[in-house]
Amino acid sequence: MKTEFIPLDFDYFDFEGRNYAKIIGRDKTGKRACVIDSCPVYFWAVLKEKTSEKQIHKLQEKILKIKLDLKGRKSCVEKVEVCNKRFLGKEVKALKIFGTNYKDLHDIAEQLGEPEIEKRRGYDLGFVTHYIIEKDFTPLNWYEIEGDLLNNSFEFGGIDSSIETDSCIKLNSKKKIEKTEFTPRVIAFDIETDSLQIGEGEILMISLVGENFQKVITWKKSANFPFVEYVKDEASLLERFVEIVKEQAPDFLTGYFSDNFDLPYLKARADKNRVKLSLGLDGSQPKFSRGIMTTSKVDGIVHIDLLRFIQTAYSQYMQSETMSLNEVAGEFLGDAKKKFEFKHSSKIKEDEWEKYFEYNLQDSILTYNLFNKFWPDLLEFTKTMQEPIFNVSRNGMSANVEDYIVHNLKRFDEIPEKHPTYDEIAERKNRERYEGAFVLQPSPGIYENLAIFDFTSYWPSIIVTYNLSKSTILEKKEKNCLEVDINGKKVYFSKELGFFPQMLKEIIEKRKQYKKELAEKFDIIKKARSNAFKLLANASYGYQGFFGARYHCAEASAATTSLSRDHIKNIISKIDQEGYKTLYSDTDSIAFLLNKKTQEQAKQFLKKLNSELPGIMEIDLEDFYKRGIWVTKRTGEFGAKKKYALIDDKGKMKIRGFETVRRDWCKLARETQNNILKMVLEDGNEKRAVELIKEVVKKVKARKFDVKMMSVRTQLKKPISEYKSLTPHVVAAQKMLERQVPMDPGSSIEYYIAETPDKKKLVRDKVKLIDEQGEYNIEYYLKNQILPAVENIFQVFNVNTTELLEGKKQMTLGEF
DNA sequence: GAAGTGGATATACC
DNA sequence: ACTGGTATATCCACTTC
Repeated sequence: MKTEFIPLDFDYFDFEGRNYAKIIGRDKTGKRACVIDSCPVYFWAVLKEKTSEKQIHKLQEKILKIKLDLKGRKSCVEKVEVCNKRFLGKEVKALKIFGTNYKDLHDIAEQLGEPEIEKRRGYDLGFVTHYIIEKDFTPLNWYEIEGDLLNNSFEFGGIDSSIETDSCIKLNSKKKIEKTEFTPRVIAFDIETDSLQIGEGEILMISLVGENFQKVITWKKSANFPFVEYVKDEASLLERFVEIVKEQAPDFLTGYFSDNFDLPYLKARADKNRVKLSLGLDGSQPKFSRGIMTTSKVDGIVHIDLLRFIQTAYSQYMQSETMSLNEVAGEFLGDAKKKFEFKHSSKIKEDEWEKYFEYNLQDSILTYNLFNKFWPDLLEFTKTMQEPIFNVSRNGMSANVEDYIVHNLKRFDEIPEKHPTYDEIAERKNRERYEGAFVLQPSPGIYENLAIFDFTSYWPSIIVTYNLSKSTILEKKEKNCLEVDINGKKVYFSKELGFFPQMLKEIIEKRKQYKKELAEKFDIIKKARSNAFKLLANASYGYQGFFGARYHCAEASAATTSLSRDHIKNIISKIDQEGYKTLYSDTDSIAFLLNKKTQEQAKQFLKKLNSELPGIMEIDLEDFYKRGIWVTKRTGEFGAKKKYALIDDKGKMKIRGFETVRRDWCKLARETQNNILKMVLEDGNEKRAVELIKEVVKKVKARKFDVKMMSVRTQLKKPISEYKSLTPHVVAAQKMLERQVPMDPGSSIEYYIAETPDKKKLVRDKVKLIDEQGEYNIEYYLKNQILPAVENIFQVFNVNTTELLEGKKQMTLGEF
């Protein structure tokens, strides 16, 4: 039979000792289909340079005899081919060793201790990745496929009857086609429970939302609401949930924090109630991976935890201070979560149930809308990395970079490098830290007429221009190579473009092209693709420095930063020589005074600078600014780095590093500082700001502010038990635990510093949770929040804040 | 017991 | 363990006098 098919979920199974890919997707009629396929499995033995033909032949014979009987499976080497390949850029002779089962390749590789064999590679990709590469059958692209329809057949142990798809096809051939239309069927879900600890409480209700479908199932309260369905008990609730998912037959099941909360909770309650949560198309229950981060997998239906994806792809560009569904939806959908102040449990008043149902439904609606909002990104990320969307949606950026590399090696005829072993990781982590970027110490003050230049894609442009990577580093100096001094030690890189810099170059070029096309005509898919390439480029430098990377190369990272320091210092001196005055610089950007020169002159000067840069390196005009302020560090007289505020002609501010942008300061301190920066930057003097701070202090003393303005939010970075020092936020976390609220790494805690009857000295002794009765500690908020936030700003104008507020002396002598 | 200092901790910048 | 290094600032924990 022939049809069109889009692969969504990739899995595999073993049958008679061999591996078969099991791919779930949709056909052209929108029906769910399962495609079964196989591919040769093999790994590589890279041979030493001087191995003779005779030795190779002998080796082949010997390897062909390898047989294994492990884990109840008979496996053997089925074929050995001699190939000319590349490994880390070098031409090599390698044996392509075919086995029976992918999972046995590692064991076969371990038996190859022959001296002629330099390295064994390509057995650690996992069957699914290997299959995608081998067959070039990539996720979320349309294919024209031809195969045998399995209908009540005995092939593969009767898999077609055990899997709930409309068809099951044994693949014979496939061809990629130019078709993009695909609207995924999505069900978003959310649960409400009595306790926040997994499985500890009862599940009170579950909401499900799809296209033209909204429902809340509950067993707690029979009610007459149009979207609420009542069932008799918790077990029925779980069974009904499974039933609805089956009826709706979604491609994607999506939740928010559902990897770590909703699905594990559902499974735990199903176990307790002795019912099966058979969500999988093969009838299986969700499977959970162990590790720091739980991942929850449902067979055949792709479970997407949107929080995980948003965190890696978007959090660095977000304004939201927490990753709560409420805030994230607010930012991306402009849609705030319904606000309910009641406790999330069954212990609520009779008339509050309706609100609770609405609330539960609303969470699924938001999740559903967020999924659609991020669908273009999920799609393009997946197509770019060429790994299953289940993985891509959970990957960090280093894994994304690695997936991109691994799926693009074929073009370079490269044998994949292996994943580092446990010992190698330990060794890499132990290495000395290499020197990073250059940051110029600013002189505190307020300045007028500024410009900022910055290098575009600084790290990647250096890696590409200078060809820095694991595959281009040289063991010793060669003719016409690059020499970089790293802390007195010389490192050399070849000038023959390596595959990693080459890939990176393509990524940057593609990104540039999409950006240009986007400027001409907006296209949501192109925008997502451009973003995927941007993130890939940005993460490439960190990837090479990352200890867990297959293509880790600390020397390349150290060379990248070393060259970055040379370049930025060089540009700074050119700027100053030209008659401008550099004020500040951090990594890839330079802020300087125009002095008497015009903006047009600066633009012309930029062109000149660019003409002198090597390779793909480029400087851009970030913007012009009317005014800017740099302050001193709180300890010492020097200008603080990474802390400044700017304002442009339109009154738009750019604030970096100040408490205003720090989540771990109270709202009042942040807002006050923000207002003061605004006044000072708008006016060029401190007069209005002085009046404001006096007013704020007066109001703090008179307790005019709500305690909400005083709350401090801090994140827990590790399990509470691992903290060596008992800081205020740890004390707050302990208080949360007493309330049975789980406190895991990543949880954030909101607390304030309260007045205490006895004269306790430590801040932590005054910690109260945000909803705890009490009054804010006036002295603490003045001395430790408000004043520290504004002191350095006033100091620029020679105003001593302490004296100002104690009313002793308003101005220091310097003022006159 | 106050004062000074280094370590632990969180968060931001690029 | 799940990208890198640079930097500021707070509060605790400890030492010193």
